[in-house]
Amino acid sequence: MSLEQVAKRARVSTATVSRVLNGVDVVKNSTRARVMKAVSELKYHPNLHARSLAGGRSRTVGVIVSNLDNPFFLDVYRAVEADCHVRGYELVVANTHYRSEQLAASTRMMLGRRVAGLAVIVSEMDDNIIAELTESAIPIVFYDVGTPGGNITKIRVNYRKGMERVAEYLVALGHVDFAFIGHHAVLGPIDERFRALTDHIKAAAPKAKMRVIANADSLEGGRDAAAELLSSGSPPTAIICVNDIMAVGVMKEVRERGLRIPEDISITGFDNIQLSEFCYPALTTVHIPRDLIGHTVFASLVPDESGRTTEGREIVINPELVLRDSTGPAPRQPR
Amino acid sequence: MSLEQVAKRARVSTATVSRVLNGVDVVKNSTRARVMKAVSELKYHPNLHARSLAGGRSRTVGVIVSNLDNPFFLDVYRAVEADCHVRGYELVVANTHYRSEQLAASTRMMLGRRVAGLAVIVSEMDDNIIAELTESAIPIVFYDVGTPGGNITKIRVNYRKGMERVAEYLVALGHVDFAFIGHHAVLGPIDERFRALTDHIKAAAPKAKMRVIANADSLEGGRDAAAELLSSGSPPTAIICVNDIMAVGVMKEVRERGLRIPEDISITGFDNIQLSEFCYPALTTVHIPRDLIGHTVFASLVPDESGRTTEGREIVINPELVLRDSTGPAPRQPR
DNA sequence: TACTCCTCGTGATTCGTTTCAAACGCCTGA
DNA sequence: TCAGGCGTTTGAAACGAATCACGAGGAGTA
Repeated sequence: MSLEQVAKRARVSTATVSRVLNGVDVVKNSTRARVMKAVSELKYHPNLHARSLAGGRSRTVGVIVSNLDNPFFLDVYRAVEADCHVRGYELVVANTHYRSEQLAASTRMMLGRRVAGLAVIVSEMDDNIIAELTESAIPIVFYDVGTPGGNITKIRVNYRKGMERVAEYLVALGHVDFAFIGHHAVLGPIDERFRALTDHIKAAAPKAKMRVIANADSLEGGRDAAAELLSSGSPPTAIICVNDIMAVGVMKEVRERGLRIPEDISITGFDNIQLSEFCYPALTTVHIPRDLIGHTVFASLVPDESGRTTEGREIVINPELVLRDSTGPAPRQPR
Repeated sequence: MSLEQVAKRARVSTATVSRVLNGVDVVKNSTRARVMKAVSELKYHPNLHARSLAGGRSRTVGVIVSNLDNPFFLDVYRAVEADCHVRGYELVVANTHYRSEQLAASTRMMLGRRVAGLAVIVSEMDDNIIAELTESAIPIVFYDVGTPGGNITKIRVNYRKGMERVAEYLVALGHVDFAFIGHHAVLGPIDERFRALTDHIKAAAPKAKMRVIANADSLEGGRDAAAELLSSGSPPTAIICVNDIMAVGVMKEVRERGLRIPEDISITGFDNIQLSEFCYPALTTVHIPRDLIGHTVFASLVPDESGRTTEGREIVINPELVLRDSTGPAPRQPR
């Protein structure tokens, strides 16, 4: 089951078999046919480890994400996967479940695998890892952390702008009693979202009230956070969620408690995942173009046909408010 | 950046470095410390390709699925991932997007990677691939296809039973006008679901009407299928969906058209993904234990600590009807 | 002191590929 | 006649790590 067996059977050298398999077209047709025959007779499958060891280069890109269950990450992954497929690259994913120990392990694994490029799209970023990857030779994409330049591309979503849109929209609707529901990964973007929100609300409606609840990044986490929020005192008139998946969980709990959306409570999400359009009521959210992020990741990691890369730059993504049915004017009188 | 560099720096042989890195504890403490120091100074990461080439064995399991976007597959993946993590295995996924050409490519890739075991959980199965994998030496898990025995484990979900429960429940509620919404992967399990459904309904309610619509396996596919169904003639009183993700899409369209669920139309899903509980109204569905499937996959591919495997068996999974709010009695009079 | 038995290290070989430099037989132009 | 070219193929040296079969010391025993 090795090149040598195939070579022996086709009565050629291993070098020739290698050429046939790699499509180097200096091989005579009759020889090629003999080799192909031997390959299929032996059901030979080239050993990819040997191949990338000998070849040096790797045609594999790596992506590390925090939570594949969140469609946000999955969509980014999908876009990268599509590009990889087109250009004949392999893609390997690692899922950290927001655990920074797992992030370290995944990073080691990727480096050990000698990936051609690595995208790290996580919330639990660690300074040591940033430093180590920055010093490495391979193209790297960071999401919302690190310093662009050299081999480092930074993709930054302008969360501040997105959150400001949400805040200004809700304030315009007359809301003054807010709650923010987030998850435990408080670093980086999440934190930025929250700060942008409070800053803006404080400026636009100085008397507004703001509560904060955190739970897991999942449907259940959203539901549980809402349960905690709603069982203590009077409910807010607007709940701003850190992302759509949590918002859908929140809506479930709000409905179950007999509150109407948006008549009693307005709810917003973030990301504009597909589900946000399909849930009930359809969720007002902020669109983040995951496919653009994915394509940008690929373009930064792998040079295009003419050898160009976007490597080393900072790429800013601008979000957009999407109005749907989960938000409305603040209720006139306290319930 | 290779073993040799590390060895030189630590003034030992490569074999010793290898021992230290692999935890073979016949190395003197002082030597080990010297080696570790060199490793971290050089930021050395062992080349995994070289490692698995030299080592022979692979500690990697492969999983091929049809559609990672469908939480059903994602949940199975997650369960396998958890087991891999516990036992120190790596997991590599491939996503075929229901394309059998992609399935062939992914299979080749897995074999080339010399995975320790391979699970193929797809709807677009191909006889050649079944045959080839059956002849291979590595442990294989098939989902609803193939013949158990030897290196082949077959996991079979008793779709027939699940569908019968749905049918008998809806018939008992007085429904006689049904539609089935499925996706394009008509082979294998899907087909079984549909046949079981029609068989049972025909037996229990001979005069019942049954329509069939197919579309993509996604929220949008469900919505579009429902749109097609509802724009032609009078709507059915019950829509049975091949899985939850499509059912959620269907519900969206049904709501938009001003029909009430379940007063005007009952809707059922299949799989019991987490979303089915969080959508509105909560979806009546059939529970399929994805985590059990995932753990079974792992147990069939990798021998446990005492060397036992479930390899070679057929494992039947029994689904269970889960009643929620999307189903109710058939409306008394035609709308 | 001489013996065996361990502990710790070493050198050399192996894994399955890619790829470079060289060689093959044959032909051409000077 | 011979140097050089052509198209095709080959042999052998990498690639980076694991591991086998030893060997050099040191400790323990008689």
